[in-house]
Amino acid sequence: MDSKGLGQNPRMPKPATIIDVAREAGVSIKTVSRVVNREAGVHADTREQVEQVMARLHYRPKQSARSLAGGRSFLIGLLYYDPSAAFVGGVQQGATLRCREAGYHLVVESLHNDAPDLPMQVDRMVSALRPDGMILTPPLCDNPQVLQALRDSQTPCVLISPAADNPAHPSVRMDDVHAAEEITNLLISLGHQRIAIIKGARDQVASKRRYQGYAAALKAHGIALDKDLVVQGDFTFPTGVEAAYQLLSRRQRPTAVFASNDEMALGVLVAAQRLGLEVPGDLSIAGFDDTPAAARVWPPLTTVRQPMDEMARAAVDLLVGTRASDGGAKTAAAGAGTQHKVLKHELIVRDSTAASVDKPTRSRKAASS
Amino acid sequence: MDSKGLGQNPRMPKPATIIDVAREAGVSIKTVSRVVNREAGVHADTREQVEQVMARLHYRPKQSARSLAGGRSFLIGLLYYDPSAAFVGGVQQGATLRCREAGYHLVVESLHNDAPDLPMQVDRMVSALRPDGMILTPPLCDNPQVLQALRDSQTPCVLISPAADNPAHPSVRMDDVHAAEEITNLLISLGHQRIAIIKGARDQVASKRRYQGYAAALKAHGIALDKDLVVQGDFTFPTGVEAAYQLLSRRQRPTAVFASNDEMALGVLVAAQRLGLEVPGDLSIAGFDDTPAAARVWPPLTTVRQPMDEMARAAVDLLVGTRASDGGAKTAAAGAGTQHKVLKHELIVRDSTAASVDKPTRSRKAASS
DNA sequence: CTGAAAGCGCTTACAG
DNA sequence: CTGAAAGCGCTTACAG
Repeated sequence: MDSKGLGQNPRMPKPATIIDVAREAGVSIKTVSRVVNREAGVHADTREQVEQVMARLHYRPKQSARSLAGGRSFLIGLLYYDPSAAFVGGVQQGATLRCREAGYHLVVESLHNDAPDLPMQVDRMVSALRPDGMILTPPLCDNPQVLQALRDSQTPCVLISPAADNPAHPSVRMDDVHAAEEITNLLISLGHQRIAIIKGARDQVASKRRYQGYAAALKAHGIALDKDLVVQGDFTFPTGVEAAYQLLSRRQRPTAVFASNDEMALGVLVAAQRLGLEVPGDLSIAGFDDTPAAARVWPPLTTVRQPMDEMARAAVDLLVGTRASDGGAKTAAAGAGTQHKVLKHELIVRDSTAASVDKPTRSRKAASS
Repeated sequence: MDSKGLGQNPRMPKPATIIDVAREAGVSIKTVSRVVNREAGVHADTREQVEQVMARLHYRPKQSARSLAGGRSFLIGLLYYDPSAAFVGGVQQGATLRCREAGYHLVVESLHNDAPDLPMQVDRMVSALRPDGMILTPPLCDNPQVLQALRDSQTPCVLISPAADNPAHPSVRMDDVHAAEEITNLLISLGHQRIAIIKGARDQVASKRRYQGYAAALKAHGIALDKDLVVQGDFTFPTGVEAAYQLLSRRQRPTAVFASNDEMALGVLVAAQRLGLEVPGDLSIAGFDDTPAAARVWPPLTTVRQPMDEMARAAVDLLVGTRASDGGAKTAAAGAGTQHKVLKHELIVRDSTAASVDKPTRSRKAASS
């Protein structure tokens, strides 16, 4: 009836379907479906039996069929802009791992934040694929056009490190302000008074937030903000070097530098060493990100570990949980209130920071304050 | 008949299906299908008419349905291991762009090259998703278990920069040996005789190939290979610094250093400057990769641009072309012979390399050779 | 605890 | 150049 022969065994065996499993196990396809989906209400023996047959036939439910019939694609989309960013890499890493655990798959799409046809690009992706959810990273997560396109298609999405909490979408982020404050506090507690900061790229909110934390810490300790100790960078190594030269050639050079990320901190380290300054003896340096290199340079860098991995995992959970009917699980985008998770960062103190000796420099005279 | 009412306009309109389009356009769904798939043999007027209706109803064919009925998923998988590698980032970038152009989507999966259940992880991905093809990057593209799992599932795949051409799979790569040879030749042609090399990570074939090219160039010019000028690195910045200190403290220090990648080259630059050496005056430095930083440091680095983007695009084309019936397109994995593409790299000469002056150093005496 | 039926939205042969 | 039918492999209500 439904097959040409029986026990047919061609050269290249077709993958087993749910019907094959049902026939072999002597049950209905519905029961097989229940086993596959781990639904309750299947007799233990039946379940066992079905599972054995599934294993023997090497049965793998076909996503496209599940998707068409069930209305979920088991696909999560990740939209990103800066392909070189270590941040996106970390997020992607966490997301693929969590997706695997949850039986989902991650579809990535690189978009230009300023492309004229951005909305169309987003629409084409979601309308065709119908992913069960989307993860957006900066700066896309703050792009109104992108968010609108996603809303139009009714695709749930979660924002990672958005510029501001968006009432319409759940988000996951760390507390940049607080982290920067902590690291500045650390420097202050080490006796530093002339603490410089190298700011990150102008268009990224993280830059602003870290600067805020820096300023807040100074203020809290009654240290005046010295404009000469604030230099603009753009998160790249070369700007770190440049900024450092600028800072270290001041009459009164800083005794500590807080670089808004590790890459720039490395630049400072390099510049300092070239100028013959000891780190941390003559200059303390702190970074942000805890990149692999931060732990490997000499001296190893004091920095802040961003929980990119955990943020990505939380994002996936928020998305997957939205649809799942797992009992009392909190619905992510429930009307009651959209979730905005703030994950814990970690201050990592290594050897690039030490107590300020503030010894006399070649400039005018010893520090007076 | 097939709908509850007519012209029904609920709050949240369901996406239009092929049936809606067919009805509105007054044609059969088969004709709509033909238009969607750009098949020939549709009257221009009919096509026009259908296209208008599709646009008006904002019709988007549903992938899962296309996939189930047609047997192609419009999904390409990218398997990678090292999430931090700029290489993977570049490949992914090129792949997503090409996929978008071709109407495909990229599903990524991060795997541990030494995970005990690697084959199962691969199998779970391909058996469920049934991607139309897979792209493998090093070191996964050289992992026999991964390749076997893929073969078992009959998923076409293309290898990017494999250790050796695999007769079973098409591949795409650049010529590392030749590129390294060229860059070494450049240094030789500038008059350098004591050219050091900092090798890359031991377990990567690229390290071996670049060293080969270096050795070949020396040999071709009758320059003896000096073991003292060969230092092991691992592609990271810190090992570049370390290797440089080692090299530059030799009695007869090299006048040029070829670092097997830019990150290490930056390390050399930093170390050299710290030791008070002028670059390129006292020391020429060459890298490999053409990372963004390479162009931005001072002096900007002479290096080699790897065509990661093009390799990824070629890989996608190979995969998509395999199934496509686009006229005389060459089938990728045709029995006749598997394609192994070698893409052109580009030697990028900047200011970190210059003619060797080979002036007397503080060591014993001036160079004698 | 288990199953028979209908249907998800397309594409594939086949006809004409 | 166009269409009617069957079917891809599952899940969703609904029954029992």
